[in-house]
Amino acid sequence: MSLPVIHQGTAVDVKDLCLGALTYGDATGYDIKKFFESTFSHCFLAGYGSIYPALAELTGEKLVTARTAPGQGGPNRKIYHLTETGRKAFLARLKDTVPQHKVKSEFLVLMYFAHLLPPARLEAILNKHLQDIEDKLKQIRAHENMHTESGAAAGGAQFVCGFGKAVMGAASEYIRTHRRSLHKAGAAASTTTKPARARHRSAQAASRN
Amino acid sequence: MSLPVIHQGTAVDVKDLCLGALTYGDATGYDIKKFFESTFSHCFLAGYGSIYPALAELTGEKLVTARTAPGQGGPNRKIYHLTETGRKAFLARLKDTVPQHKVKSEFLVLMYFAHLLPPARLEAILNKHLQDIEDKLKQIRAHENMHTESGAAAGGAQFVCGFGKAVMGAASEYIRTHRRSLHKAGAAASTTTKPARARHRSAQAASRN
DNA sequence: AGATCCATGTAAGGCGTTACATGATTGC
DNA sequence: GCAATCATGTAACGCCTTACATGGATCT
Repeated sequence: MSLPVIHQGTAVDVKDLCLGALTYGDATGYDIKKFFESTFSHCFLAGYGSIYPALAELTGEKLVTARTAPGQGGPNRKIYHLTETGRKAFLARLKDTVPQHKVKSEFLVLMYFAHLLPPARLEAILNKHLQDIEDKLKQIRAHENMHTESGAAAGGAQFVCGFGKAVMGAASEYIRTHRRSLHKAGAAASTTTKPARARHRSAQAASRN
Repeated sequence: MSLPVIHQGTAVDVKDLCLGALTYGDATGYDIKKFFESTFSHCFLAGYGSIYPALAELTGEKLVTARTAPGQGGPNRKIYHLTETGRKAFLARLKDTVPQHKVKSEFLVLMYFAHLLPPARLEAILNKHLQDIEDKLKQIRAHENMHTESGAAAGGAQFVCGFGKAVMGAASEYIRTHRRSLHKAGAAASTTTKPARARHRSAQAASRN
């Protein structure tokens, strides 16, 4: 409270990511979304409802400029361009940002309660999750190839792809080798005389009062 | 549009998780937060600002009941108990929920732009992320021990812990073995005559108009 | 003829995060 | 004495998600 709070470390938001995308060249909002989908599918996603307002704000702040070009079919396209100010702002953000890595997994939470699920349902969930992982891996590989065949093997892009493959590969492997334990545990729980107990120590202690 | 939309698959929210926690015994809001922190630290987190309102709502819906007990120091404690209706509601949620697994990684996004970062800053970010992973792994191990020594080795709990260890171990390993490529790429980019180009194909095609 | 891709935006709603407000006890 | 732990809640804000609205061109 008495110490001055240093203002570093707001999170990376969609506006920042749009600036980042534009460091690779001019693009429309539509392009940027496709770029996010292809490159960050496994670690970051944004919808049009985030991207278009973000670009509008950036235009207002003079960090990007927009020029209109006739679109082939449909409405005119707005092609955004990063200004010098915008480039500097982006570099500044990269410097003062504290990067988070958040996982929010309803899948794992469900698995914690696997013993309460019908076995068929449990199987279905596990299979679906494995399939989801497979799909994302396929997508990463596709993106990677498109990348390396175009010549420029950017270090960052490769690192991000490789990270995704390593982590999702490990996840897939773990599920395949440990899925049986979820079933066994369910069976064990129903035959054991002592069902789930002794969590929430303090609450149970209080219950005795 | 003409096909009837089946209403399965709302996401797992804090209310559901509170019900789940209470299947293991009565608890206060405070206890539940501690439970989340110890068990789901690497895959799900909720603050008091989510938990207390959730419990209030559940009470209103008769899915839980609350009784008040004198707290040692501080305000009275409210001990929540899962009703039969609540238990059934939870099981129903488990059945119709489509579990997601979302990763939102500002870390990976930053790494994509590693070539724009000062090398010292890049190093600092990588080291910090490795340390964060190490901390979480330590926490999982601590929680796991507390678990196995208390006898009951619940299958779900072990699966969740093991999953976390496998995935975070893979992440750590990957970072340690590939961090150098981020630096090299930066050097390569500055010596190459052709800097980053040829992303956003459609926008660049349009630029030629 | 119908679906899908291109292409841009708005508006409301939802859900969580953060900050604030309060206060006794225990350990250092 | 000061910090941390126990303990409960409210209120505002923020940011993203979803649904809505529009419409030509191209592919099947």
